Amino acid sequence: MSHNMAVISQQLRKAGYRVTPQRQFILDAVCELDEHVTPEAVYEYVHTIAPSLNRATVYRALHFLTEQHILTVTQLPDGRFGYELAGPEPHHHLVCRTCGNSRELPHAALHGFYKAMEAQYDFIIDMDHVSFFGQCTYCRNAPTT
Amino acid sequence: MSHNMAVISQQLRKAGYRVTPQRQFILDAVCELDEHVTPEAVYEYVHTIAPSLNRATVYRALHFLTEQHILTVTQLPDGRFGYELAGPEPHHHLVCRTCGNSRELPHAALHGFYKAMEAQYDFIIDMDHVSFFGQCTYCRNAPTT
DNA sequence: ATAGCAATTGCAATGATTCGCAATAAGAAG
DNA sequence: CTTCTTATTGCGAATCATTGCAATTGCTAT
Repeated sequence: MSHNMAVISQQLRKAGYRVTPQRQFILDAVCELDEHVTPEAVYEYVHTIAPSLNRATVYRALHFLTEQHILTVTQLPDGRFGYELAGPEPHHHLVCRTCGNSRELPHAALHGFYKAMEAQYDFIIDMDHVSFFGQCTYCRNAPTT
Repeated sequence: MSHNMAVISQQLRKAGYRVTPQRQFILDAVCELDEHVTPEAVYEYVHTIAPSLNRATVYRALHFLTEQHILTVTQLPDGRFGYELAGPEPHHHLVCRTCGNSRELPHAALHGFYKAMEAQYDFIIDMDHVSFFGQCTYCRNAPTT
């Protein structure tokens, strides 16, 4: 949940990039908010703290931080992107369309499938953060209230 | 590749929906254009034939035809949606990020993984048209010209 | 502490997508 | 063929997302 700003700052500066207050606000927002944070949610959050921070900056920063492997993205079913802090272990998600709850999936769960695609089609899938949508056990068994 | 308009028309009318010229133009466009057709591509195509056809109508028709299982959607890596005619067999895709070529994957290829998620997490994935992105064999071995 | 380079931001314009609502027209029924 | 119901379209506006460019400001080196 927490991120070490000092380490991240070093990493960015070493690569010739800058650690701006905007980027810090945006990174904080992603950590503060839940998993799969949308750009719009980040914007609203930071906007209350730094009203002058522009929407375009949010989009660019999220994109940038993802390129630097500080965040990861996943595609939500409505076409938007969901960001979250990149941990040491790549993982995927099972997301319930009904309740929206999300469950983490270790990368190993997909490894067999990825390997099979490599063996059968010589195709190397590089998606390291996929969200699979469907129905969780609770919502499937819940009465249609 | 081809669609039977008569059958589809019947299906829609029986369900209380209408078969409008707009919807026919749009369906034709999806068939005419390649796999994973974007709304914008459809709009451009139909616009040359029916210039008065509105953009919003394209979006709504694609959405509608997908709900009626006449089309299927998949998410492209840039966040847009790619539509195509729904065949009798659900399938998935392996799409090369470099050359853009797409290879069909029978649903059976994912079946094992889906079943494993059901067994381990009691979670039923319902994605019937997923695109997995990565590198195809040609692009991986191609020289960096 | 200061200066200078270039990465980054803000702004405004543009494009993509969605929505509400009044006008239109598909299709059923007489 | 005419009428009637209401699904659907077109339009304008709202929202979401992206881009070019000039102004700003991190950060490095002096």
